[in-house]
Amino acid sequence: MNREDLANLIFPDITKTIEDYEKEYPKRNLEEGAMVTRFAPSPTGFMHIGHMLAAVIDYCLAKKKNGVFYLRNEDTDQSREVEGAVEYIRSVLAHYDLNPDEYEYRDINEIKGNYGPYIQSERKEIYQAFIKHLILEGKAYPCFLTQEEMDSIRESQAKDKRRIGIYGRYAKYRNLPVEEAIKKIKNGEKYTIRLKSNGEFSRKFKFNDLANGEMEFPENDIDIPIMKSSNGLPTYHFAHLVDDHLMHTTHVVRGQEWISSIPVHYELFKTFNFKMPKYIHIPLILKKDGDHVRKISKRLDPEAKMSFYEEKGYPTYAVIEAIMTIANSNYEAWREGHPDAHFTEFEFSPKKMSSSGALFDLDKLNNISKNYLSHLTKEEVYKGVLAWSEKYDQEFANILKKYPDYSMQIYNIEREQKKPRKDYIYYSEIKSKTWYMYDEYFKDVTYNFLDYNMQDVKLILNTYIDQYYHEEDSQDEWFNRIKEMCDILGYASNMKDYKENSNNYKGSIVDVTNIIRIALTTFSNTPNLYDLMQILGKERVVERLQNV
RNA sequence: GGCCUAUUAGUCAAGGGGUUUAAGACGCCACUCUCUCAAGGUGGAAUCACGGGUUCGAAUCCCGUAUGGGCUACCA
Repeated sequence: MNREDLANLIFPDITKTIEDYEKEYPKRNLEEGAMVTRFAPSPTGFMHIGHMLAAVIDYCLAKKKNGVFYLRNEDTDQSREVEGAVEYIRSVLAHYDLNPDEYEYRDINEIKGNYGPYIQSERKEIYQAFIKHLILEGKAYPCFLTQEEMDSIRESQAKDKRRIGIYGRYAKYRNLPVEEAIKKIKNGEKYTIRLKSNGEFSRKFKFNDLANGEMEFPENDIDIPIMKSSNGLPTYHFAHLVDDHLMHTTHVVRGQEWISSIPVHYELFKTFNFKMPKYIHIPLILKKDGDHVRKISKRLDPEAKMSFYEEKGYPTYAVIEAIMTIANSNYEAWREGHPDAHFTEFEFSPKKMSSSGALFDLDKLNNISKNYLSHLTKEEVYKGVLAWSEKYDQEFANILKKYPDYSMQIYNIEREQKKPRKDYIYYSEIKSKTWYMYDEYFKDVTYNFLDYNMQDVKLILNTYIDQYYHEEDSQDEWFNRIKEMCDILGYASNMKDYKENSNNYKGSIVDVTNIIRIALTTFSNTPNLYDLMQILGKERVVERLQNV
């Protein structure tokens, strides 16, 4: 009995060879310098801000020169798979307009691209052909170590302060004669397939990562599992090798946590004599927790999940800008010079990327978002709030649809000017800043007139309605009338006078306008009163002032 | 423990031997403008982890130390 018998026993149905697959996945026909990138999440049902960083960079790179950005579903760990996860990822990518060129969406029965399947569990035979090849060549072997045995190996290694893993003398089945392996398999013993590592731990090799530059690692000498006993699917490392080779990925963008697997990937590619893709290991997004930092966590940090940004109603533009700022810190300066360019026009440089982790700064995002919203037209703001509300606040959406022009007037307050007003950060807060403009919400309101005397409040409001409110006034006329009223009622119309001789007055113009403001909106902080009154219109103004 | 890797203000960071009394952005503080708020304007506080070298000269190069982070699964 020989290795061929073993290989056929393990993979009786695998008849294609790796040469067959090489032919099925020919080199891509792309222009010089075009990059092929991939977004390869595992379908765990959420999308992390770190995933987003990778996706944005992938997209940016691929779009640079008519390359390809494809989506690959890494579902080799089926115990972690969550229903609907791929649809969710598709929706997030679509929301941010990062649609892949090649993909496979099972739920809507859509597949695009010639390098599929793009779902790993559908590529089982492909991986197995590659593994079979390795077994035939004596470069992989079945390992019959049980979970308990491995646990005790790890424990003893930890105790003796040795490196952990199945290597050297711990690789008990590495040199098991083929006959015995066959016998064990026929006996029904469980096994995993391990790589028969050729590496020497004491030997170092140099590796160039586009983000981190040159690094030195010891060779891998661990007989890593490449196929799981549980479902016959490959481990991440092996799938990475096969897929990125066959799909002709040119650039692998992934988190820093993968750097430590480079020795493994290096050996794997060398074993098949495949060309390695270029790697860009991107910084981990960290979070400050007390006085230490840690990897941002979907469980502890709401902002780790992309759903957070959608629920808050951050414009997608702002989120991408913030992410690009993390990707390359010179992005902001570039943006200043190219205010209208698409982010893919930016010359992203992996070298300029920070190689350690980065804290994600919500303040920064807020600032970007605020600036962005302030430069939209009123129509764009309306569209954005409406879209958000349709999803998260149907009641408000209905009101918006009922009063489109009125709503846009509200969004236009202090907007069409060189330095526009900046008071919205994200769409979800617009309602809380404008609800009082709608009669539907302005019902049964309670006023808080601070410590103003109600007699004075009523006097001011009544006097104002009776004598000083003229809807058709210009802003200057309007303001002059208020000043006039202040003088008559004993309030200072000039703040300097008031500051100098506050005892001579009952209060100041600030008190008067605030009282009107509160009566109209319940808030003492609002945008420009004159604008509000113009938009509310005479009927509402009079009604609200009288209702107090 | 082992392997990788990093360390410039609260955050993201520029700077790779002299042009740096260390950019810029966000945040913070103060003042100012002002009918409140949001903006705007002006100004301010705040950073080269530590110790040794190399050098006329070090944030920058070298060596240690400390600290942070990642990995060390039949998870990706």
